Amino acid sequence: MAKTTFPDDDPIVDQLSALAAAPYENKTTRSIWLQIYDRLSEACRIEIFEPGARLPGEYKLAELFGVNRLTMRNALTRLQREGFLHARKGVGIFVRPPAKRYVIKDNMRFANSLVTTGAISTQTLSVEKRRASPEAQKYYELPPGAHTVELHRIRLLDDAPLYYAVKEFSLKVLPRFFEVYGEFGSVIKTYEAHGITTYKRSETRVLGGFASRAEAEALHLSPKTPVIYVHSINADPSGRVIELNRGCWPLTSVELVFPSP
Amino acid sequence: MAKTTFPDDDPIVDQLSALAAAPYENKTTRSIWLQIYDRLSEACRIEIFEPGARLPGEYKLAELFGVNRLTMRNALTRLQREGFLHARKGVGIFVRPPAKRYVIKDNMRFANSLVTTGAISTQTLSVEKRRASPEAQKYYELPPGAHTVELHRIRLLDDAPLYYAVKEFSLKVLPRFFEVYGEFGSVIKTYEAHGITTYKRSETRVLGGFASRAEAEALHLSPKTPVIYVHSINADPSGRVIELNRGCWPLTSVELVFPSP
DNA sequence: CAGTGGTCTAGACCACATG
DNA sequence: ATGTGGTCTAGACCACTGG
Repeated sequence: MAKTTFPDDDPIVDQLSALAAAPYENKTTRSIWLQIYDRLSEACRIEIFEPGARLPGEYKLAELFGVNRLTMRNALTRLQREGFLHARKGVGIFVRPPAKRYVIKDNMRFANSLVTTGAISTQTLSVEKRRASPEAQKYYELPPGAHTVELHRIRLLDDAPLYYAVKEFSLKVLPRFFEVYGEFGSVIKTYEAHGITTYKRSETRVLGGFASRAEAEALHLSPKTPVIYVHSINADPSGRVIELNRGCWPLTSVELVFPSP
Repeated sequence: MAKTTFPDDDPIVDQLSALAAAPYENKTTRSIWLQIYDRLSEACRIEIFEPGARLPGEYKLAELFGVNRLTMRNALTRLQREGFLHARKGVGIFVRPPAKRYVIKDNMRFANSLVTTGAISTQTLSVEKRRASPEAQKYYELPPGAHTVELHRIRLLDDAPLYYAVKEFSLKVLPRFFEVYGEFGSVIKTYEAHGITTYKRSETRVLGGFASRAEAEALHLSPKTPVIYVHSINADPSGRVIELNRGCWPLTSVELVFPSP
């Protein structure tokens, strides 16, 4: 049996059959696809499905729920948009971990500011020398055409991607970046190697948007899913900018807390 | 001619015809509905359509763009989700003001913190005595079953709704609320009438979600459109909580700036 | 009442990922 | 080669809104 073929005896089929068993309410009060959405989103929320589990294909699902494939797709589309499911073309539909809302205090250290009990890990996607972004030119006071180091990382909570960030560093500030980060994989350690032991958040900007292809891929979301962006700037005690950060969260997975002193 | 009937000679039909005139690219590189989305979103962005203008119905639009109604709907759905259009059942499809990104500094006074040149106005939707929310019970230290004043307002920029807020006040803090707010319609003036001349922001929380029916209606958005919520707490100089605020922005209409001192 | 957007069906073809 | 999700069509019925 091919790996991508869905097994007929997968236990998830029984669970879905159970969800589909109840008759639909009068569809004038709530449309069929919304009723299907209700049942599946609730099932995801209370973790009836194992996070990461694969669902049967759209044809099979439509058959199980006794509707046309397009009606089924309507429900599936919203379930994706709200982060419950993630469909991959040519592969299948997968259950995303339920979108708990994680509270982030605006500290600088991710691990310290995330209020949770799970296991946090980091994955570096790429570290590259690149032409500086307009923002970097401005804050690092670079001439046009200058270069910076761009670092792409994701943060995982219990192995599920939760946060995608692009950081931009100046080689004038951190000349030994590649050497140190390459060895330790830690930004903090890289700061320390350059004599920066303390630093501060100088500005945070929060805005909403729709995930780019890269962001969606990294976070296991469907492209164009709504997300929250957090742009932040760190500076050393003298006020010199040392880090530009552009983070991306699934819309409903984070609650940012900004206490006032 | 009935008001809801779309006039055939509306100049917008010509504009749409012009947009539809160019042949579609190979649909394998970008699907037809996305190409239609591209053209219409760009037209909205550069304000080819007057904000508030009504578009022809879906059947007419599909005909103009030479596609099936469902293909057209696909484009229209995304245009709504991203805040370009707003469809009202039984009424029509309307152009929303282009979603400029307004920069909000975390000051307390809306008008001061909004960085723009437009005319800001306020509309009070309701002022009611209500059973206190759990949050209000906590922050105002109220006994279960106590009441608060709930104030629903929208903020308009050049007559377009931009921000919907629910404020909750304690009558123990502001006993003359109805009297003073009723006369002046100003929260600041109500504070002053109670001897509160200065106050501070004690906490701000930012999170994402999907607009409720009420929020969508107030902001002229389609229900379940992604939005950004800002929960904030104001306190007087002694630290006593005087205002709970829950604001709602269209996802892409705001950029919140939190400077660090 | 007529026109609108919202839902639903049946059927078809396509590009993609995997084995 | 196969099954997957993504797109597209033609046609139908419905509920809501406004005049």
